[in-house]
Amino acid sequence: MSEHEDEQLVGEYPSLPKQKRSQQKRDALLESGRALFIEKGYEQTNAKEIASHAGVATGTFYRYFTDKRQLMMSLLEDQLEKLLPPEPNWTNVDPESFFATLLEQHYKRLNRLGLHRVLPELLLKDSQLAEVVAEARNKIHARILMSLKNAREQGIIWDDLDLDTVSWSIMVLSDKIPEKMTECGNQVDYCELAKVICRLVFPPDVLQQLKLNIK
Amino acid sequence: MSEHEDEQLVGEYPSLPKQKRSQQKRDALLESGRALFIEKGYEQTNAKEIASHAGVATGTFYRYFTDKRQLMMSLLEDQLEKLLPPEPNWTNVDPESFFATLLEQHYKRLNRLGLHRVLPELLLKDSQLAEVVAEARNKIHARILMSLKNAREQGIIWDDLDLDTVSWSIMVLSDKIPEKMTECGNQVDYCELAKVICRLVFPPDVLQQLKLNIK
Amino acid sequence: MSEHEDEQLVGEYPSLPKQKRSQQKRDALLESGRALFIEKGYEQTNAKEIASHAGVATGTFYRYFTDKRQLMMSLLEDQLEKLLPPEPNWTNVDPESFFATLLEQHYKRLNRLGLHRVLPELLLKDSQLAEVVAEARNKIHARILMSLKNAREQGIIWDDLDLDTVSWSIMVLSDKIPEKMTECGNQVDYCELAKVICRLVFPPDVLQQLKLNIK
Amino acid sequence: MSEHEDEQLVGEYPSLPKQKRSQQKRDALLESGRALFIEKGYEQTNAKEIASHAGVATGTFYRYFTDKRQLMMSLLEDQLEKLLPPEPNWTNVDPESFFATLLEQHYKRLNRLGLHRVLPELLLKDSQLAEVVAEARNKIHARILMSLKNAREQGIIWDDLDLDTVSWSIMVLSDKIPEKMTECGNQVDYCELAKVICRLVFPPDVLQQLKLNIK
DNA sequence: AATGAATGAGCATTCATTCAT
DNA sequence: TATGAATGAATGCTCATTCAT
Repeated sequence: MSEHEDEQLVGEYPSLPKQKRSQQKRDALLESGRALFIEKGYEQTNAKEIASHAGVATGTFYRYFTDKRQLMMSLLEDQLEKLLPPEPNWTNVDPESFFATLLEQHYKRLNRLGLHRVLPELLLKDSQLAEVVAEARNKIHARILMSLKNAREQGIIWDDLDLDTVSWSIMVLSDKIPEKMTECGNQVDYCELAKVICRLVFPPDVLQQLKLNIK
Repeated sequence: MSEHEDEQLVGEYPSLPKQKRSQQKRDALLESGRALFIEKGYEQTNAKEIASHAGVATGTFYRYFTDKRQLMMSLLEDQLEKLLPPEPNWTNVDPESFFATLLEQHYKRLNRLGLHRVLPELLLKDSQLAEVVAEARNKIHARILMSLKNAREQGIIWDDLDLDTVSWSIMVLSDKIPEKMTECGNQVDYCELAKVICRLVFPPDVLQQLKLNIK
Repeated sequence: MSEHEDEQLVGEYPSLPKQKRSQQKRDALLESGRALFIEKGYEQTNAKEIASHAGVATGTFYRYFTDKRQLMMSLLEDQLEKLLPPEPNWTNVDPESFFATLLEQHYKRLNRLGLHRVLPELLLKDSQLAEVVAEARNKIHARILMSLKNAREQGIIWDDLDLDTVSWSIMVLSDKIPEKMTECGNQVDYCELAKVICRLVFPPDVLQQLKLNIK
Repeated sequence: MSEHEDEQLVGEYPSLPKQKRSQQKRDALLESGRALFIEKGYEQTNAKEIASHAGVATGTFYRYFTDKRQLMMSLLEDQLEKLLPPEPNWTNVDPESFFATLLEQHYKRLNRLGLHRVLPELLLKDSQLAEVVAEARNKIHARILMSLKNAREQGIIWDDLDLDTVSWSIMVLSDKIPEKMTECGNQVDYCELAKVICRLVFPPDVLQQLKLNIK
């Protein structure tokens, strides 16, 4: 079992590549790593494969990364933040179409990154990574929660639901519904999902009002 | 990488154990497998460890299972069905406390089985398994959906939401919210979560009425 | 670079072999390790070769030893003590023939063990081992020195030489002369070497007297 | 494992460096090689490290040397001869102080070169090198032996010892005593060692006489 | 049936050497 | 000439699986 308590998240590169060509190779390795992790799973992928998929020799992998794990970390660091949702201004938008668009974008982004499919496997054995991911999730959750609090002050959302639970629900529905439905062979209807999420937030009459305000 | 396209789901046991002692060993192996998969992850656990944790020799493992994978399959087969929710009769229960109880039980069951933590890792590389799980999920989904359809005929639920989406939402919220909140260090309040789920289903006034009917 | 500060000299076996066959395999591995270390040098020998020379699979090597290093340590531990010279009683023996016999035995033993040829290489990089060997050498040196001190009290050895230096000289001559001469293609004449060593210890007239006393 | 049976001892330089800069680089590489071989052992040192220690690129190493081995050879060739002891004129010197000085110088030189610490490792696997070293040792031995023979003709040394054995003893004591004593944590007293060596050569009364002759 | 020693293919990693720049 | 990134064969070690006892 490998030990890595004292490493930073991404750590030093074995040697910092300075030339253009180098950066290209590093990128190719990252991209190949991502593709293979998603395709076959983290554990099922090895450094040799990543290298050969990237069109470089095995040894080259180790010039740029100390480890399969470090490559994974680099991938995550780059991209976890990109998942932060934009701050909505509820009075200016049709919440349903706002959410529908947001959901679709979000899921496309998730799919592009793809790493969410390998995360569960990793979180189980890399508690350091688990922390990083938990922190990122908490950040997203906090932003949603704040949004909801503002909305409540404006009196435009249900007043009998616990906002913390609502925001976690929104997160989970955004992340997992498309995943589960796809897994089970169904198509995701982002509009319907948006409606469901809106129902968690807005009483139907308020929602109606908001829609009217825009036009 | 082992090939197993043509195998059945669980396959023949290398020899069908008919005697008590045998059955005990098989059970011990299953239990040890489950414990270790949950504790360390599927990939990180090996047959030798499972055997020694179960107090038998390595070779004995292979008398009862062809494979770590087959043991996993057996674990899943046994237990996926147990997750089917009971058919509720909405006119007889307070939906909120019904859901709260259901959720808590469900999550406790999930935790007892524990395997949901290893599933994502497996689904990625074992499409046969993925199908089994998808089927089980679809079964649960179908039952929830039917419930909702009955309720709609009774006119007691929102009439503008897509029932398919709603039932997926209920499933996902039941499965994932507790997981995510625990991962991120929050306590789950099953009552609040039940209220949120109820809001997806029942208009507040109907819910009020249902509660009154009981008493 | 491997870390092994906290290990004992030989350490735990990966698993203690209890059966006869096992012990035979372990012995075969030790013997093959010794033969190959001597033949090709420590660094030039790898676990796979040792295993195949011993007629077992690579993995079997690792059942009995954690490491090439551990095998080496086992070899040394067994045998360093065997090099302790017997305590001589100068009044009972002809020193020259005593030394001649001793030298020949000693060198044959060294050659049988053979490990002295690989030691210098190891001492350079394994300070823990270096300590063990230094300790063993000091033990031998101490015994020789004590012998000499007794002899000096009996007034039978040169009184103007530093006994510490003399005993180191005896050790070095015993160990290294045969080695160097062989390396350079000369035959060792143990009788002549014994005479030289005796000259370091006994004045010629005393030696004469000692020889007479015996007969 | 590289093959080099058909190479000459040192071989052609990949390109004969004629310019100053080149010679400086070559020297820097030699010096770095020596330093690292001594510090970490021959096997533990690689070309990349030598190059980087010498402040040049990896590839540059291979412009000047075909091999780590060739660099080693160059180091040895340069310096083995330097170990030749001067021809003493016994009638002009105090043998004890002559030897004491000689020993100290010799050991300092050995330490400066340092390579004697890596030699044993190399001799084992490079029989060509072993020959070179054996030849150098034989040369030194021959010179000592000749010295002793002259002295014997002058009747100033023990007449009952085998001169061949004595000269090997002198060599071994000169080379190894300081090494062993240092290894075992003792200080070397060159004067005492000189006295011991003198005892191997000169009868005490002759030595006394030689000392008197000088003053 | 049960055991656990033995197997050897497979993976992560290193490093001597080459070669495009 | 000089560079250092790239190469890929070789090494140490693991582990799923077999099989003699």
